[in-house]
Amino acid sequence: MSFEERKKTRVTLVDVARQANVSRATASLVLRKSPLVGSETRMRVEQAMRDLGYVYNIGAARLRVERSQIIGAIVPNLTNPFFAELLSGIEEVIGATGKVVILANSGDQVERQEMLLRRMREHGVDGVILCPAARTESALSDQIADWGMPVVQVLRHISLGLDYVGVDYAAGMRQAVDYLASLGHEKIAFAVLGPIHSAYQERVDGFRDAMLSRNLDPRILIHFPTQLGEIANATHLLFDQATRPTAVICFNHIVALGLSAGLHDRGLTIGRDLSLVGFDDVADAEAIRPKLTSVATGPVAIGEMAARLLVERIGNPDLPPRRVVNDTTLHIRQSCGRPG
Amino acid sequence: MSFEERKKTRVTLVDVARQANVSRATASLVLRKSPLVGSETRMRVEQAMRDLGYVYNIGAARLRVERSQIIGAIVPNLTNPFFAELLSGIEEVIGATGKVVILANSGDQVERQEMLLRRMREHGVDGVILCPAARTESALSDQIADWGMPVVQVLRHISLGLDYVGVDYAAGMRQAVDYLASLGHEKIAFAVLGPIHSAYQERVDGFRDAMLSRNLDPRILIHFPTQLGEIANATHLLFDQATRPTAVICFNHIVALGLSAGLHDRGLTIGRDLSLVGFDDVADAEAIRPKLTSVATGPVAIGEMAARLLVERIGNPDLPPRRVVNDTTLHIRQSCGRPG
DNA sequence: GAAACATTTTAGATCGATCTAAGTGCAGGA
DNA sequence: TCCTGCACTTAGATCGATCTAAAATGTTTC
Repeated sequence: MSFEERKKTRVTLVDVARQANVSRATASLVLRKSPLVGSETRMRVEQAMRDLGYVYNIGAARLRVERSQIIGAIVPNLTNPFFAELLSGIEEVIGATGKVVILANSGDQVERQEMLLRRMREHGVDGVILCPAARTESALSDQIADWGMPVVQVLRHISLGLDYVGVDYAAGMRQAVDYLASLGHEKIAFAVLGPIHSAYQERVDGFRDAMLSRNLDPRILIHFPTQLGEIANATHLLFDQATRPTAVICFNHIVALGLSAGLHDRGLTIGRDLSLVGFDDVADAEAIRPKLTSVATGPVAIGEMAARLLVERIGNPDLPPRRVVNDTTLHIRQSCGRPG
Repeated sequence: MSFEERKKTRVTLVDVARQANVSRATASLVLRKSPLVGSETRMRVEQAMRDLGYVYNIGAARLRVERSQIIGAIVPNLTNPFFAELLSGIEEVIGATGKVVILANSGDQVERQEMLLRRMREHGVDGVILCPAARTESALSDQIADWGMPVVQVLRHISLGLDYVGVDYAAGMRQAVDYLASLGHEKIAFAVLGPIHSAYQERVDGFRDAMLSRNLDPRILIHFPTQLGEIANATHLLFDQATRPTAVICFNHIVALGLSAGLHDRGLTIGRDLSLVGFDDVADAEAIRPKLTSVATGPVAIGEMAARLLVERIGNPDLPPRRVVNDTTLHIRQSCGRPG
């Protein structure tokens, strides 16, 4: 079929109306399941739609009503399974409401994020779920308000003026610290990585507070490279410290995986020579050996909740800003023991 | 700002035109960087756009020209990091062309896939990258041709009539078998999982052919559950066979991860007691210990290539169907040894 | 000075839906 | 018979861009 024919073949409401012997307006009412049309007419129109293979043109409708049925999702890193799970939750809930998700990857770069937001506005998205790139200025929130665009922040936040769905990172850190302390650990390190953003800060602050409240030294903060492969090779950083830790809390599952591998390479036994607590608890935690004791943050549920909030906000833009902060769960597995 | 005000505030080309003292048509020409407008006029219009905070309305434009600048991507499972990497490649290339990706998850269900395709047509996507759900009938390809919708199949194929970007699974299996055979293995099992589709079939056939061409018994095909957690518990299946294998090739990284864990649980040393070869080679392969020898299929590159083919096809729908079949690479690490 | 030409600009139709306001029958009541 | 009300149905304007064909303007040539 050539381009010309295809174009000619394209079925619109007018074609349906002609075929069913009604007006455009009536066909449109049938489309929207209005109770106004008579049942005989309705059936005739529906038959005509089937016969002609009519496909609704959301784009055309959007011009009239201000609903594109598209929402945007911007995440800093698609290849991280954590964000993939988040997306999965978003897609599921949004898909169930008949809307569609435009996906974009900011690469944690503010300028790219800016470009993506503009592109999404050009596409007339009904709203955006945004995990703000590191170093995003809180002024972005004012712009978003100017635009009148419904936005839900996930996992990281830049402003109290926008909805936020996240995790009680501080409580998660407390759970990890408390657990390790209960095993007798006193020299606990926090292995961090990546750029600084609210989720980073909350974890670091949570760690410090939890350590201080037990009179433990909260200063063993060790920065690792961001690439998984390089973390294992940087494991020595753990032992270059003034006080050598007996336990390590990991910033996320990537650090945990990397350290788990690196410790193995050094012939150390996790849980005996050094205790390890992970964060995020993606599938890997169950799959590596020893199984990783880990603070679960439930990315899928966060995605679902963010999507639900966004749908609500789109329906009612004047709602006051809400914050949903999920609890974490400590999954105790095999990677921790008493200090040697 | 209330809803009403916002609506009133919305800036259109007419507003820009009025502000710049030109006509709608001229403003439109500036927008599209036409060489027809004089430079003084162009500057005046651009200034007006900036002053008013004009945002292009792609949806409105789409009504006139048949280009939505949206493409769709349908994958069977979002939480699988393999598909997340695929998507990442797609998003990068598509994003670079100024288009946008609608993401959808078929859950490997044909009816859901059907619904998603319709939804994408309603949104007027310019094309779709489809990893067909298992049991998709090849008749779908005829429908797609009827619709005149550009489609690229990735990783799995249902029809020779559509573009396809995938992996030479058979060659990958041969690499794995040859490598294990070169170490002296003769009893090699293939640990599979999930529903049957072209990629499954090609791997199974490739395994059989590779085994047969070395006069080895190709019949040790073991089915595992699909959930990562359950695979480890089902490791015993490896030893319930008539002939106990000395090496196992894994269908994908999930099986590899599960078995790696399960073997560890049974006190077996991978590479000594049993050799393991993975498939897909996502980040985990480097991260588990022993490091997993694995056949790399390069999901990001596949996504990029699929996106490139789709863009080409959209530009030129009359191209004959193309197939791009990437080579695999065997990454030899630590999970294989000589048979005990 | 007018014709011929190139360069810019524009009015009006158009894409495919929705919305408003008005129109058509038809039954029942005065 | 005429009016009112009810149940449907519809013409025409509209959303915000693009496209076509023509008009306005400026420039050169004879």
